Amino acid sequence: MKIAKVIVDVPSNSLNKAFDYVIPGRFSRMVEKGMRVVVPFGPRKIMGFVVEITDESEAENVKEIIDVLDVAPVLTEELLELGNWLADRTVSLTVTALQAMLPQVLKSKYKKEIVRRTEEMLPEPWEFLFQGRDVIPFEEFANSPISYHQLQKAVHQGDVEISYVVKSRITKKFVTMVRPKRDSIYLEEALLDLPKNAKKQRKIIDYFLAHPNPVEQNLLCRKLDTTASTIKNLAEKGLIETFRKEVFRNPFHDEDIERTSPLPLTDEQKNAFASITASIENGKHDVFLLHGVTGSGKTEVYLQAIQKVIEKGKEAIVLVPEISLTPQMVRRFKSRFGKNVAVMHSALSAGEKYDEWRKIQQKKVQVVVGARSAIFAPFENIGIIIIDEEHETSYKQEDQPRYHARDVAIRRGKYHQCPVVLGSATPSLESYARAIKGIYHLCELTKRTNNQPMPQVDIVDMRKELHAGNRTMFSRNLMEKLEDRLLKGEQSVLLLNRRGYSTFVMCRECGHVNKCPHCDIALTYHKKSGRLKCHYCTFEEFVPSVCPSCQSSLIRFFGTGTERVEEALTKLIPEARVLRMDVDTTRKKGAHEKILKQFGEGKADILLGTQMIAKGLDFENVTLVGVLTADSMLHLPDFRSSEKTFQLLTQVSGRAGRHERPGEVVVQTYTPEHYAVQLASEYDFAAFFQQEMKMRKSFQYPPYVYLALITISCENRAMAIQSAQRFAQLLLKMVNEKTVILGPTPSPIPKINDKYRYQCIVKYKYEPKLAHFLRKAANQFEEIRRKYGLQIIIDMEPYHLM
DNA sequence: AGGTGTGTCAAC
DNA sequence: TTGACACACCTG
Repeated sequence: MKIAKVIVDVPSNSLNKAFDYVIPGRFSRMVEKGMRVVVPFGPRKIMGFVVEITDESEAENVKEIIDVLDVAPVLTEELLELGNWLADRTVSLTVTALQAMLPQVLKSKYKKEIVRRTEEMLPEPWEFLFQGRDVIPFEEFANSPISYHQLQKAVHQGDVEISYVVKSRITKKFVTMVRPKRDSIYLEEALLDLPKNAKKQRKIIDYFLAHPNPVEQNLLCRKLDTTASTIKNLAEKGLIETFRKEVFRNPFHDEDIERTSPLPLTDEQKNAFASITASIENGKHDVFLLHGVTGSGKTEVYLQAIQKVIEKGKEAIVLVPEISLTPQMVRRFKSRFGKNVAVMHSALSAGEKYDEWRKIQQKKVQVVVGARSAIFAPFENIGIIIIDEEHETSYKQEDQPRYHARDVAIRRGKYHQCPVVLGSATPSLESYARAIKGIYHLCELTKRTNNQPMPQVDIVDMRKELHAGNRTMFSRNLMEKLEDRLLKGEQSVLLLNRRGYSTFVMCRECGHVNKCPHCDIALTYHKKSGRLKCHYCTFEEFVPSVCPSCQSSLIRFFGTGTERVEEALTKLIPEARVLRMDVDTTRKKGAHEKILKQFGEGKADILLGTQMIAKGLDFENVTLVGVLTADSMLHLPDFRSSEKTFQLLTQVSGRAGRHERPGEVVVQTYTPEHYAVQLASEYDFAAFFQQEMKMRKSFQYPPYVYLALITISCENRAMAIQSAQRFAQLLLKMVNEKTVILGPTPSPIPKINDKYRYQCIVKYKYEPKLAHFLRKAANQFEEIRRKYGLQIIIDMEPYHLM
């Protein structure tokens, strides 16, 4: 008897193992490892992943698989194995890891229904509920006055039955196609029989005599200026026929993208390319760190390396940060590799993502360009993995499984014996340190391909501005330059580094700040709605007219949101056309592209935005970049704040003067002496690296140690503290003596959604079984978790210590 | 007796 | 995580 081992779709600690199911005869030739099946589980029906097929089972009472959801496995052997590894490493559940590797639509939805089991008359409330139907959604019952007990009774009596349905989210797109039904001789004959005035029908038949292949109905109608009804008419005469064909959605409308050929490489590029190619040719797993200044042509090196991989019949995965996955970027890949590219990013609809994923699964493409999750592309013969802007924090997933795409990439690179290329102008300290140690292979691109110098950076000390009587958020230097660009008809980009600087409301009399009653955090002011909102829960309220604490009416709005900057800017330079790009204006699908397109077409003089404008945009006419508050995140309680500031300043400076005209950068700051600001203005990564490494060493932070963050939260504060303490004690007994456990301390945000949060930080150098220890420790809290709703979140190598 | 709320346990 | 079932408690 064939037995399938199945990981069931129930995210629970106690169910984090495979369950055995009999593969009934009718499915014996269909079920394969890596497929999704429907299985009975307790009283319900749920989805599960087949992870193994064996001949026997230890379990008694093995039930049968109810249904098979896939024709081909959705997870390859490699991915199944990768899922286990991922779950282990990130201390997550196996299902969660497996789900993370698949597009959303392959997640099952569950529906509960009530089915009528008898033709006989049911008691009154039931007849009223069913209203002649045989099946009703469970919710209809729940909303009815019938009690649950009555339902149980009805079930026992066999009148009705509760049924559990596993529903698919998959939707496929179809188009109507038209093709001739008879051969051409017959069609010609029919042409004679057509009435004289049937011009349109004649046209269609003429068309098919010339092109007998099937054609899309919409296209045909447009071409011949006819309508579906004419086609229907001919179809009824039996001359042509229509049929439905499934098509992949094409969100890119890329039929007419012009093809580009490889560009000549500079010497530096050639060197990098040669090293990478050697690894491709020899089928060797190496990690390359491609450190290249902005404009040094990293992308061209990627493209040519991918070309090599394609020629060898292998596949390529390219990761880019979500935010720089702009049409510009996509176009670069599509124009080199045409239809051989799948694109995966969050702006696509679920259906579009699924179609792109299937192109990979069905081997219709050899290249995928995508955000973080594209690292799980189901290719089976990978020849190269590229991570562009490898320092970007978006490569770390912030919910379960909390993985880093770089780690997954290296793991897959080893499996496929292929190179992994990490590219950046400002590599993460972790990666650069490894490159220097010789663990990664370092390739440096120090020159821009157009030989333009990097733009000149002016640092403006905003304290001096204030002393000189300038109370606006624009320094005189910046204003002058902005006005100058306006006169010359050139464009400017203004970056507002909003992180840590949200707009909150404070009383000037007593200093009272309005906080969320459920979360220990200041409320953020939203001008549009005139309300104060919490960023962590759904709480919102109107702005008070007097201070709730001292009744003073001197309430002030603090912080500089993009809206406020825009307002101030239009007051100071009313003639400037300003485009604002931030979370608010880009929420709608495609809004991001639209704003960039407008700016590119010269429909605005100034583009004002948050981080998202720092990356990837490349406009010829931009000659000035202004950073309004360079140091706004330097003072956050985050050991990476200097690194992030340096990266941001470097990235944004690279936006100016990418073409013929030289660019200029103005950086406004209250801490001009800070090394991150200074060294970014000099484009001196090496010096920054040295300096920052010293800091990290003296404070014992990564890359000198590894971190793990454990956050324990509970509505019951005492339980939270007590559990956090016990957790730390438990862990301390397991780890080696060099490992340090800090805390528990209250989290930087001590309360979210009425739950008190405490954290422990583990600092360690070598602790190969740490993930295992953490899971073991967390498992000790099962009862408290159930009883008190205690939550334990484990984040290995966290980005945010929040 | 019959309804309602709460806790415990098992799920191939 | 979800549902079934046992049990306690309430109501008429």
